[in-house]
Amino acid sequence: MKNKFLIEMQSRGYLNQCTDIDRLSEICNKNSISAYIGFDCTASSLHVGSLLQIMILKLMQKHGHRPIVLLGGGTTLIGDPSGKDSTRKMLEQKDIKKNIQSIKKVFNKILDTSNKKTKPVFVNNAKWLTKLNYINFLRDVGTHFTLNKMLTFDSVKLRLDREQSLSYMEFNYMILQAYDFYQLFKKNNCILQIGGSDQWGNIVSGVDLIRRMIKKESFGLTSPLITLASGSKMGKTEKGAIWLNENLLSPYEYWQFWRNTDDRDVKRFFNFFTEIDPNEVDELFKKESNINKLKVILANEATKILHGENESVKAEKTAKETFERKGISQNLPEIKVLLKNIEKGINLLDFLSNHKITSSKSDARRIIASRGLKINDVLVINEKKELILNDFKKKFLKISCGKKKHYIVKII
RNA sequence: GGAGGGGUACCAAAGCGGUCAAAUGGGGCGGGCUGUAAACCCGUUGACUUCGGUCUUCGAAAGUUCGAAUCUUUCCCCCUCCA
Repeated sequence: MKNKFLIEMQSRGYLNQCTDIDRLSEICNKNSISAYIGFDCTASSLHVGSLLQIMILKLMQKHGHRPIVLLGGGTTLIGDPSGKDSTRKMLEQKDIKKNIQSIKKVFNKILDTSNKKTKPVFVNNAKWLTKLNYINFLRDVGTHFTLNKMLTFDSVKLRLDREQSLSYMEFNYMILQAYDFYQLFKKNNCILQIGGSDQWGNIVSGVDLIRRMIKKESFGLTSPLITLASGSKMGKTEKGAIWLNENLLSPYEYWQFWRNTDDRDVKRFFNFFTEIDPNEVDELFKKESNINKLKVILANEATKILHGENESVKAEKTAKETFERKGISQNLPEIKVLLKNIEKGINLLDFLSNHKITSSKSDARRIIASRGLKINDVLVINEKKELILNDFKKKFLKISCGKKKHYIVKII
């Protein structure tokens, strides 16, 4: 393997498996290639679980290749059974369309859209999948798949082994994904499909299909599934998903996510989620032994990629003010209240549950009882407290629930 | 289509007429220790509450009973084996 792009893939830890790395390397050395990754459109935003894939697309651009982003409007109608315990709820086309619009924004933020050669191409497989004729499809494509093989795929096998049902609809997912690759190969000259390691089976099916249908060579490559030191999956934390879209998770909260990385994951994350050269990462870790300083750098770099330098700087400043100086930073998640309501007095329990700071009034009671709630860093003892004008300092008030969740309440 | 097993809180899983808002584990949340880490320890984990209680929950509906997650009937769903 001599290709720069693939070497960097390797050294960053993006590389798990490839159908033929040497041959792919050869091709990448000669030409600029197009590769695609498919993304799920079941929600209006992707979360950090998909970030590694996006970073791979970004890396492709760096090395002069063109990424194709498949936002699977068609396959989302079916639902990928890989890694799922049960069938997902079915989405309607109009919701999927909305999701695609929303998800696209993130790609346009992270990827380079200015270079014509490597500008990402967005495709939606609904375009071809929804037009398929069932009988023709079975005859042209279905003949190339054997049940014997399909049943050996992990996505299928795991479901069956765990005695969970797998519908015929979902069973077809891998065929459709293989067909996507075939379409992109023909129309966009896309010779490589990349995906998470759970996609290996689906990807290989595509490579096989292309060879069988038109006797052409194509490649598949997977990235490792990132598990955290704590053993859980990347992205869906206990607290809820770490969304990439700003309207679902603010840059400050995103920054906090990275700042709170487990010690054991920090170095890997530098290679995965920043653009710092792996050698420089090594240097950095030699020079800086304070893990917390490294975490701040990680948070800055990762936030920069998604939200830009400005937001990243702002987030760091906010964190400093809040955690180091115990101050009231203006950039904390903000809750607005009307002056006239404050003059009347707002019941604290209602306030906490209404603004989703706590999940219910009972929850708020519990937190107060267990000494977890502070207003302007003063412990709240009385659960019957009302928020009044005197609690505010110049129209602002900081409310802290636990040690990490801080909000700023502003009078308008 | 036939036979059997099953559906319990966020998840897994006990309970199988009252003492059940429901054991236990995981997860979550709060506290302690610390470094906004990990590990560990403590508390908590349906809602509302004037803190006395009140209301809603064990697939759905109807019933038996003073009383049902627990018994009966019907229905829905899932799994295994056979065809």
